[in-house]
Amino acid sequence: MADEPIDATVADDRPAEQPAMSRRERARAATVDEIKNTALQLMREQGTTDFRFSDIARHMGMTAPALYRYFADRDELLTQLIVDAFADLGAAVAEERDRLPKDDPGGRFFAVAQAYRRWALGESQRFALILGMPVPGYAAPDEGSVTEAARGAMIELKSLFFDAIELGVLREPRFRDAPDPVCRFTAGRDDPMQPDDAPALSAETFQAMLHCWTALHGFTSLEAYGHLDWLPADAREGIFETNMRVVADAAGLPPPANAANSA
Amino acid sequence: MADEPIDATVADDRPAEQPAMSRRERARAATVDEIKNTALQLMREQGTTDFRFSDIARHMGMTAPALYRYFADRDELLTQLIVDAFADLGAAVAEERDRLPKDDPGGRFFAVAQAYRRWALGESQRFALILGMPVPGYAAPDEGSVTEAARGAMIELKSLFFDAIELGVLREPRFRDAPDPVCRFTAGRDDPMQPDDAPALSAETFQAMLHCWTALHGFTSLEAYGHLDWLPADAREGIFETNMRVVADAAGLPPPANAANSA
DNA sequence: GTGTTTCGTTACGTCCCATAACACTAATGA
DNA sequence: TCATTAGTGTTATGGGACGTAACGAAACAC
Repeated sequence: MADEPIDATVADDRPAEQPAMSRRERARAATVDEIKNTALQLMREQGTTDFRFSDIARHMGMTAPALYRYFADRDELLTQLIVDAFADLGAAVAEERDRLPKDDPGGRFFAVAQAYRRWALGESQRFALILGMPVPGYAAPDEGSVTEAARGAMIELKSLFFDAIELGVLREPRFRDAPDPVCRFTAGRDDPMQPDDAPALSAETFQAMLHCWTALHGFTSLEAYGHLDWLPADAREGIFETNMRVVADAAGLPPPANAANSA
Repeated sequence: MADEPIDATVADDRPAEQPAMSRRERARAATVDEIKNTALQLMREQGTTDFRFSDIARHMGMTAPALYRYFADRDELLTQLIVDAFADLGAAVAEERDRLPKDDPGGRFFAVAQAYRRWALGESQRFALILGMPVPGYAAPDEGSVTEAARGAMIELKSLFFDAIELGVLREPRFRDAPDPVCRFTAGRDDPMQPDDAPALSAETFQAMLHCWTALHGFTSLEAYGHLDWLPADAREGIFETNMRVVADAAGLPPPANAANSA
């Protein structure tokens, strides 16, 4: 039922990064995209992070073994989906964030939080894929690319704090006597929170930032997985926003510039 | 299917609640427990929420079809494991909470938070089972029992707030102008946060409580799923505690009575 | 003792993953 | 132009897993 572009979720705007692409290469890339999109569609339809190779093939009007021309096995496709999902989440967050000026870190955090939540709710399977428990039979084979993708997504939140610091608008966070996590910003470590251009960040601010993310993630993941279904949907929206406002306040972020912030 | 009590939730310490239990019934109950424990063991060993019926049988020196004498299918076993996990988490939290006096809600919340985290880290698969994304092919068949179990676990955190209110030690939370979630405490609704003896709870306090849980859950789940592995383990501990202190403060809970609270 | 219930087995059907062997298409090169 | 070759698909096959059916053995009831 979907032998058309379908969604093109990931393959949205990639104009012509590889102008030298033979006919075959283009066809192959298109098939790869179709496989990924079909997998995503099936995941959405069935509401799980699982998918059957044979289902994908059936959906595409192919036989299952043909898919092995494109992916060595199920795990390789899964890895690709994970990398794409990180990139997608990061892009979604960054886009919303950048709609507000740099000197409004409060508003920007709010935008980031809402984008994070919106993405998670709209793509709960992909959200679970990247930030939930590792999928059943899967053990990240290409450790590097996944880590790199995760790092890219997390940087979007981080840069917001760096901007705020440079602008001097970051209040002292409420994190009194916060213990200094040893690795806070020891350069060179390839952890996802590690920027290459890390300015000084106090232990308190580092924790405040982490607090923002974990609190944001906690509400979002519970909601995305249906564990807050007992709250009416419209109430959830308001509760989330209030939560984020409290978190931002604790982190020392100034309130959003323009009060009208409910997209 | 469920033609017997089966239950035997965790079957740890159940002295003799059913003295009238024939030899066969006892043997059956023991087998059921062994199946469940084997499933848990396999989940732990493989680090996933998935398990193969045939693996369990193999592990027990049986053949797979024999298991169908005890569980109608994989889902029924899964449901049991979920119900058990809720009960277990609730019990673990309640036990730690009750080690501190009722008039120390700050300390109690801290204890609850630590118990929640400890349980999640030690039983990450079961944690994912109950509070992560629904398992692949699973759709809660026995909606009632699962909801009931979830409700029981959540009440442990809630009761702490009610105690604090009754004692009058709950400061005004930092949740200014919090929108009132319609269902906040409209009695009768069978939502998990719904107590039968619900006293009045301001919208702000309700949100504060929810904030405590979601923030706690956010950090915990990220850590349990390995998404905070880039932080040194000992640092995580401290960061968590600081986080929880900030959250408790925002919620209006008083600080813990005795400062020595790092078990 | 016989008859019944319970528990386990083997045999089977179906579905999925993954590989192997084979067939068709299209780009390539003399 | 036409044979070569890589690329892409197919059917055939093996190995597992879920779940059912039919059957045997042991425990229980009388």
